[in-house]
Amino acid sequence: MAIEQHILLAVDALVLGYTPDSGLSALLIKRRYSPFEKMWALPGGFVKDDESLEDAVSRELEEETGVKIEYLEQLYSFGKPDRDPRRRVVSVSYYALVKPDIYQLHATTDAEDVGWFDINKLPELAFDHRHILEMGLDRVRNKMTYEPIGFNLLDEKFAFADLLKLYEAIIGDNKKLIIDRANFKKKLKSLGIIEELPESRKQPGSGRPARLYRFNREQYFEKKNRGVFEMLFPHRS
Amino acid sequence: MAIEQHILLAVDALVLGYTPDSGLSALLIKRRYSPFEKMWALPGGFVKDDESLEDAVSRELEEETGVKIEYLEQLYSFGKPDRDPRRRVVSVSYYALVKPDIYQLHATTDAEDVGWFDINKLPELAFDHRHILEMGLDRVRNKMTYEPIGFNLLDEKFAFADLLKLYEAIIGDNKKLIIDRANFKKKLKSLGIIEELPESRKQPGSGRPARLYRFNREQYFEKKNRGVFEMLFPHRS
DNA sequence: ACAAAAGTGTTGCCATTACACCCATGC
DNA sequence: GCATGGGTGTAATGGCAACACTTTTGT
Repeated sequence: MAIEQHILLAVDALVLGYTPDSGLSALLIKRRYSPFEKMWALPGGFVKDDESLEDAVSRELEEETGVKIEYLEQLYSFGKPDRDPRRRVVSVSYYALVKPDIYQLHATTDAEDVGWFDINKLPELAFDHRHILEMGLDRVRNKMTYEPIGFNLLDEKFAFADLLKLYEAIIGDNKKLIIDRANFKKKLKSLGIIEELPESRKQPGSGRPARLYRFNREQYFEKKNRGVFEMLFPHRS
Repeated sequence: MAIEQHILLAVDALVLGYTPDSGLSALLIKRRYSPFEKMWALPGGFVKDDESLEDAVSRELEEETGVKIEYLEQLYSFGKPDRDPRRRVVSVSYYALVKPDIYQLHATTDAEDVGWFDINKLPELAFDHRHILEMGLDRVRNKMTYEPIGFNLLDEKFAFADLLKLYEAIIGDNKKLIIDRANFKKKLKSLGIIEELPESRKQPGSGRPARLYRFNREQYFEKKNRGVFEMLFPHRS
């Protein structure tokens, strides 16, 4: 196979975090080396000759940020010839949605610093990473409207209000999304993927204690495998 | 940038064709060289150092098959270390849906032969191309349920029955999909992306002549840009 | 007693479904 | 006249949006 090709293959990871207090955030690293030295960017790096793309993202992500994620979903591949000023680099991007607070950030190798950035207060990003990020956000928002994802972003036991808040934070594109509490609850309950617990949770201030629920993974995957979920929210005309 | 990487980057094209008579088919080439010599495979090849991924697929597709398609949509990137027996090759796959009969097939370079294969009578495929194909089919089928694609597969002027047949051919997974003629028409009409023409078309045998329609691309893209289309078909419980 | 937050029920609307019936043509 | 395929109408259903009302807590 006499192929003369000078293209490098990289992977980038878009890790989105959610907390009830701060909403959506993205995990970024501050680049130690040129190009885009000292600029913020998505964690990522070059694929090794004998590792899969998935292994590569996971490895680079952990190396640069200390965040260890087993499963990232492929987002898109970016290959414009000039997306890296040095030479030709094609990048396969992956994304994941996680709870930021369970990770200990730790900048190493190519990263001079690491941090979570509020999705609405992002710094300028290196390469075409801004583009990747937008695409990932779109994907997540879209996915959320037809498939109940994001249960791993809540505590094991959660109240309906928590779930509602999560949806509003991710989908809410500034313009606040109006989801009716009552209807939201009915819909989610009817899906049969959440279990009611015998406990309640006291409210911070005043107010009736909220019933706690738990996500049922078995039923979720069973449902998912035999046919797609219905739309979670109706379409507006 | 002292990177020692020995990964080759390729692109593969999944071109699906539709004719009223034969239904869905896939465009395949017969490999001239090892590995998988004389086996059928998706058209594709290595990306050149200075061309975009999109240019690469289009070029390789035309070189190997004579089929010239301006726009292919990215499907997925495949990067398992052993997907090519010779050495490490990562492939970015693209797909498109076309009318087969407008193309003149012409096998050249790496292809010893080219042809359209009925989607239900496919030969064994080289590499992981079977997997790519399945994934592409899923994507197309899924997309079709929430977005009216496939108008370019029909003649400029078409009858509703043609459209219905198209949907049944693509979505119909053996188990026949029951779409009510009347309801299908109402739904499509209500989308406002098709125009009624003053003409009719005689039936091959007997039967009332069918009204002809035309797809309105402007209205389609306008609608598409501001908000997603509604689901074309309801979900079954 | 009142505010705050959660839980529950009800009503009307509208999209979808299923089905029936009518029209135009070839034989 | 009948078979074939296209066109149109309608009643019944069911899901959903909207909104009101009730319950439980803290102050």
